[in-house]
Amino acid sequence: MKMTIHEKRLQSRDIQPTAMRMRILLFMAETKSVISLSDLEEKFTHADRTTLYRTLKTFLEHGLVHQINDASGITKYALCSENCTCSYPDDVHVHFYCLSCEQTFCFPHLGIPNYDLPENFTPSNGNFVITGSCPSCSS
Amino acid sequence: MKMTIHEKRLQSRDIQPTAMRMRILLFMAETKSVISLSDLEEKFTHADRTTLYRTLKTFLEHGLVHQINDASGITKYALCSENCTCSYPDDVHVHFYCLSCEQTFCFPHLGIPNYDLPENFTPSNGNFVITGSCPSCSS
DNA sequence: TGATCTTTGCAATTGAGTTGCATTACAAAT
DNA sequence: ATTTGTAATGCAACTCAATTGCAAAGATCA
Ligand SMILES: [Mn+2]
Ligand SMILES: [Mn+2]
Ligand SMILES: [Zn+2]
Ligand SMILES: [Zn+2]
Repeated sequence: MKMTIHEKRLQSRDIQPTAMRMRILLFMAETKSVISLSDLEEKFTHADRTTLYRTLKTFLEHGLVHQINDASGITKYALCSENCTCSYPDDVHVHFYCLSCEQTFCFPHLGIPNYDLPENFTPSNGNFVITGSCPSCSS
Repeated sequence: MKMTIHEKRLQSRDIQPTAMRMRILLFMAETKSVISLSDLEEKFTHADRTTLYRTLKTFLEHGLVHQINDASGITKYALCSENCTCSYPDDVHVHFYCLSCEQTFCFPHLGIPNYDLPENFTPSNGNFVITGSCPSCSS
């Protein structure tokens, strides 16, 4: 009854570790980057788009990944850190979207201020994106 | 040769002050809120969607409005302040998206930190959105 | 095994955003 | 005032990511 680290990770988030989910988690873990549904489609050409879509949705609902809305209009996803609970403001961090290569980057070390919101505004999450040019694209 | 305040505002941004554009600017100025293309469609039932769309695009390109990407997947727009140049980080501020009523709010008084980005990341703009519940929807 | 629930695949749909092109309105020039 | 050119508007069609319905396949448990 050996169990991989990724299998454990899924089970710890109450996600049934199917073969498909294992493969996607593995891919996200080893690329370490922010990905889109299209990225998964390119990688898993044999799998159906809907399955990939629903896998990401499941991951999201169970707090295994966080969602990023950059300026591209395409929804991006990134693996949460081991101990992440996706809570505001502690687990929210800045992302960077390169307008040139359209890549999105996670900056986990760049947190967000504890904003003093106007009366009766109750925050639950945040999406902080800086757009610009990444190192590869900055001439 | 009298000229309204709104007419001047358009001309100061090098936007030809057509009747349509005047009406849309007026609407945005008096509602003082963050709007979407659909909001304009509801208000200006006689006008064509494309015209409204291109009006917003023109406003955006000429720095009269700023664009907000909240978690709704629907692009929102808000009038810039008089002296805004939409520059990062000074003119970038926090927005709030209510998950319940799906309204978006401008918080011009909540600026953003001058983040120390990793080497060679060059910022040009920012989109900072806090999601949660607004006063009307916070029970 | 059989019954039941979950996951996956296929196909179709939604809806925001966008574009091409014809028409109309406007403004300058004659 | 008429002509002429440019910009704005309207209509229709299209793109594309996201989403849903339903059937088939797979897993789980009695
Ligand atoms: Mn991240
Ligand atoms: Mn704003
Ligand atoms: Zn880049
Ligand atoms: Zn609300």
